[in-house]
Amino acid sequence: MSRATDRAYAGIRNMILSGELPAGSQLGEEALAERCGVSRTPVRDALRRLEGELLVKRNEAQRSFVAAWSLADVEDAFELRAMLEGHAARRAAERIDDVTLEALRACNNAIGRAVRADPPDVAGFLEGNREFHAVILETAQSRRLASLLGSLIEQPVVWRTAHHYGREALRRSHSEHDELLAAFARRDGAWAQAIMASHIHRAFHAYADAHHGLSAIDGPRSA
Amino acid sequence: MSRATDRAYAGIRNMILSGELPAGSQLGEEALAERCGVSRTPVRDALRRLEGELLVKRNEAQRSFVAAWSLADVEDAFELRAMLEGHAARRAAERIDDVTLEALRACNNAIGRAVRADPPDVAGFLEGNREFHAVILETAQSRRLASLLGSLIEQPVVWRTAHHYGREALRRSHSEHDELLAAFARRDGAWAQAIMASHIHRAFHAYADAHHGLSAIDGPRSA
DNA sequence: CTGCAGTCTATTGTATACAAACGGTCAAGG
DNA sequence: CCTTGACCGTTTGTATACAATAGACTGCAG
Repeated sequence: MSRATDRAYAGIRNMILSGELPAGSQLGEEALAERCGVSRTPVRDALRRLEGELLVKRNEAQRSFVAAWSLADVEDAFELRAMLEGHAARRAAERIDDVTLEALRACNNAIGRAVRADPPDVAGFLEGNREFHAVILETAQSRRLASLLGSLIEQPVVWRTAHHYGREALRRSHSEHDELLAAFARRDGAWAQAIMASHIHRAFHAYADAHHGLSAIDGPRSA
Repeated sequence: MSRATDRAYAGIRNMILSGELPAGSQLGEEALAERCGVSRTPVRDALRRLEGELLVKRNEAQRSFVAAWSLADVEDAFELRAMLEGHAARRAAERIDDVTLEALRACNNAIGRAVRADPPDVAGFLEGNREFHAVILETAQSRRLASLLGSLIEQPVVWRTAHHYGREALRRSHSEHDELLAAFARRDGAWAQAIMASHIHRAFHAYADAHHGLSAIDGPRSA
């Protein structure tokens, strides 16, 4: 996208994630435009995009609000992600070539280095993790699947989870990726799918554990 | 949505489906605005929506074109639909109450009447079918799932398939719905999921059979 | 003849002004 | 005091004008 639209999108997104705009608060186009330093037009584009990602919801009168995420919503998102990314992993395993496989190995090695650093390099882990999953999604060669997953993997609640991971959880994630690589090397789609689904489900429980009882740390959550 | 945006959306969509705008042709915002009798603003909204549904694709320079659908693309869409609607059916089976179940039965009875009419009432079948699947999706109680499926079930290639169905295929579809109702009555999620997946896969093959060898009937298709 | 560079045009991005619609409030009547 | 209606303010929808950009074309030089 272009500069102003990106600025509006990133700005609004950050305001929501940081809790500056709490769940349920109204998002007036004009107010947002002023805060982002752009006009209403790019703000409208950004709101539509965020609405597609379910970060923003609109009432019947077309007014926009910050969406509230219950624990059930989060579980829902993870469940769908497990299903779709599992499917992506299966397709990837059936289609991957040796060059891509090697690239994935390199990527996971980088993740390994980030995990072993002292203190663990969470930003590096997140970037490597994002890249790893992105390559798999691309290898799955399904534009539709990519489009569907796009609105799920960018979810704040998902990637923020890693900030609550201990070193042990990070290490486990890294080793699950290794197992995934083994499945890819054997071109075993069913295996890859099972590992990926398990990988995502574990991530959900890491999230649930980290947030169970904690409150007001993570902004948009209603229950 | 509001009047102008709806007009632009419906108009562009119809132009694409009718083949008036063939696959690959460029969609200039200004030209579309003039043809729909609205300004560029609602056209832009409509294009973004159609892009989300993958009916329109944009190149790197942000220009919009009518998306080309290969048979592989269609199969891809059906495969994802089978997975997601299967999931929806399972959730619905685990959550459905007697009132909703009865509503679904009534809906499928209406489908049955449309199928038995002479000649078969394809429009009635489509409407009943849409309603049937919509109720299941709603009963699944997953906003995210509904949002993901939204971009798949509205696909032209999907619903147009029924126009090529013979009476026998329509009847089979109706009886698969009956079996689904049985699974719902038993609250058997796994069974419901399996039937639904099978139901969608069969629909894909009906499509593939009807279009194998035929050409230029169905507008946007590249292969 | 080919390659590069500059310009030129077509198209989209952005801003802003105006129109329409929804919600809330205040007042009047029962 | 409650209910109902109309009015006004706030917010979004739509149109249009202007800015920026990508791609094509042309002309010049090697």
